[in-house]
Amino acid sequence: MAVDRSAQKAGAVTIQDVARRAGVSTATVSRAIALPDRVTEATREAVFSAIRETGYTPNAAARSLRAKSTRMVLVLLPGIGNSFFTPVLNALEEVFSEAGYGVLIGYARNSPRRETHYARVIRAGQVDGVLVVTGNIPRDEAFVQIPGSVPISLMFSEVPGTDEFSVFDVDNRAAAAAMVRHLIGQGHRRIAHIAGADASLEARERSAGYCDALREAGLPVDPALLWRGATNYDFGSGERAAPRFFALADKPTAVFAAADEMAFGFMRALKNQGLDIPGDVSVAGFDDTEYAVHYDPALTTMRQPRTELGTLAARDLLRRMTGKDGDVAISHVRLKCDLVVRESVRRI
Amino acid sequence: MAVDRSAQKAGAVTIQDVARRAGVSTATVSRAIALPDRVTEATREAVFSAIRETGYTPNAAARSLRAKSTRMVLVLLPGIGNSFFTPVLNALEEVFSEAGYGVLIGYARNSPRRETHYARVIRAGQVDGVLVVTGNIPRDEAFVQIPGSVPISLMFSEVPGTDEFSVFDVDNRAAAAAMVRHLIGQGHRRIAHIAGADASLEARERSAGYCDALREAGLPVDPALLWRGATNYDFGSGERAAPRFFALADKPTAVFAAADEMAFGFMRALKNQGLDIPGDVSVAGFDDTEYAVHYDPALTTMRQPRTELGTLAARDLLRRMTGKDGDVAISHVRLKCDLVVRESVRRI
DNA sequence: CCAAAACTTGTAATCGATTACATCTACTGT
DNA sequence: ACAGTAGATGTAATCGATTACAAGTTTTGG
Repeated sequence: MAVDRSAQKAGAVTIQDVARRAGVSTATVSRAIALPDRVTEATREAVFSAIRETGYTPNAAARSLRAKSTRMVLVLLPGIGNSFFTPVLNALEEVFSEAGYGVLIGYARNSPRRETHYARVIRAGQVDGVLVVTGNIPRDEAFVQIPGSVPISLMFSEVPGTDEFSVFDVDNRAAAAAMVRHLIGQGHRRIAHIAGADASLEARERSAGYCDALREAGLPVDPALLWRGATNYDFGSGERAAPRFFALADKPTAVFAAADEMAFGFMRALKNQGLDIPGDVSVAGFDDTEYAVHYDPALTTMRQPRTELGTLAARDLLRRMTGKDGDVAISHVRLKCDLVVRESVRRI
Repeated sequence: MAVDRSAQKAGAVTIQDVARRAGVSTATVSRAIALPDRVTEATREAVFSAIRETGYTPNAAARSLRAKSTRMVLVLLPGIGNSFFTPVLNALEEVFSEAGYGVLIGYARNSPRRETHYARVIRAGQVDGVLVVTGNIPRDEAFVQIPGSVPISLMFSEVPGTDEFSVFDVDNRAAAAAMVRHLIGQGHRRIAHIAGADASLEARERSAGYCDALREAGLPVDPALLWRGATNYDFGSGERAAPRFFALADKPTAVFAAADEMAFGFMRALKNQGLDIPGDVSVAGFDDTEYAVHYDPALTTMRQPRTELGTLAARDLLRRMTGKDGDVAISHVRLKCDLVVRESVRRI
């Protein structure tokens, strides 16, 4: 087997081949590549034409081993198949690949086995930095043993009581409150809330914001209107809220879902029963995913600056990974959400 | 700088540390891990407790260098922010991480610069296998120089005239024809087609299938009803087809879009003009993305078995990467699409 | 009871690059 | 013209693991 494998990649050109062909030592080849002005014009050309002729590409493993840097980052996602993360991944990949870094993705899926798996990836030195996107930072103790040198950043959710991570998120509580204030401003007095999964901090923050706005307006916080039980920010969780709506004698005039997809699921269930939105009920979401504007009715929602957060988070991680000593301070960037008014909420 | 970097990761435990602590040589530690029954019970325990106490994890770069295998695969995506790929990525990650392989993602974005970048990643031996998801295999010549040993597979689109790649796709032409046959079966005679981007083979196949079904039914293929000009399978391309619809004196009764998202964009534009779907026009899509069932009206579409294809493609690549000599044959798996009838098409 | 076989462990080469240090050459200024 | 210095290049150590081979130990069988 060992023989097979080495035979397999036998075709690979090494720095030795280039050195031989250019008539110089491997050290010179390495220098010609990394520090071009430290070699003569003549050798440089000899080296580069040897590189061209052989099609040489430096071996990543060898380079990593010596340089103690893999130029890779791990992006840990919750792994729910929802489209919220697509622009985030796009932004991350854009910045990282531009900087010559590879993006390794991992889906935590809330499974301890997988968390341990990715903890091992980090401990094996396979990545120079980690971005935990949403959700709980893995509680696996393995994560604690991560060499302090690998910078970790959190996106869309923070971990209270630590200052080891850079955090990139929005003020979920304030944003949720702003949305509910908007609904109140449109004349709604009885407003229900489809809460996100209890386990996630940002979902609890949004619920808190919902309560804040109600209290602030002197409206009662009716437990019958606070619908918990979501498992994820998905269609299903929205659909499951519909029975609670229909069971109510005194129905809300507006419903604020903690995520667009939950709003879609909820609306779908209502429309299946012949209700009109926003005619019969107003519905608002959170996130402003790509579908919000294309849905019928177009969804009133809170826009999270996903691309921008992705870009900033990537740049920050890059800085912390490559930064000279002093420049590794962690940051906490909290961007503002924008209310996007569309058709799913009507004035009453 | 060099000093800083090595100081940074100074915390890392090496096999030397474990060996010293267990009172054995590094060779024994390595064997205790890889071939546990080749060492004494006693040494095995000594080694494992040393590993536990030190929190040792073998360094990935060192292992890769020696073993000539990185246990990583590159998944190249077109990079359009649409949700089609989410379940695919999920399936891939599931299989690969289960097998101990990491998933590196790359967005080609149809840019030569990026293709060259990822070609270099492959040539640098950074991955053991490559999965090109949709779209054009990068035409960068760099891709040609890839050591023959790195297996490459294609998903959702093939490259005619090569037999170097395993291919996992659907019969787009047959599936499109089946959809159009369905529309004809529902009484439609004037059927338009929103074609996908000309550059992509599967889009052309779907267009061909559309023509097949019309001809087969003895219906004319009216160029005025074949709407080209899409850039991607996105909302925008669907929206841009709407003016063509409105410009027509003799309007189609049904429209077949080559992708769900284009169907959504098109429907949105029509509804904005006060048209009802399927009352005024029937619309059908292709893909059966998550939103198809939640849209209003729920979209009649062709289901592509994305998760299944992902799983199969991952397993095949795994086989080709680890396979003993003989077992590296390429495969071509072509799954069948299913017609999913919902509400966006009505019988006339 | 001793030679041969089987087993365990250690020594050292190896993977492919980077880089500290040594060496050699060429140029500068007095 | 020659000491001194700057610049170019080569030699060899190094990163951390794996593994062929050697050496040492135990078991087996006649």
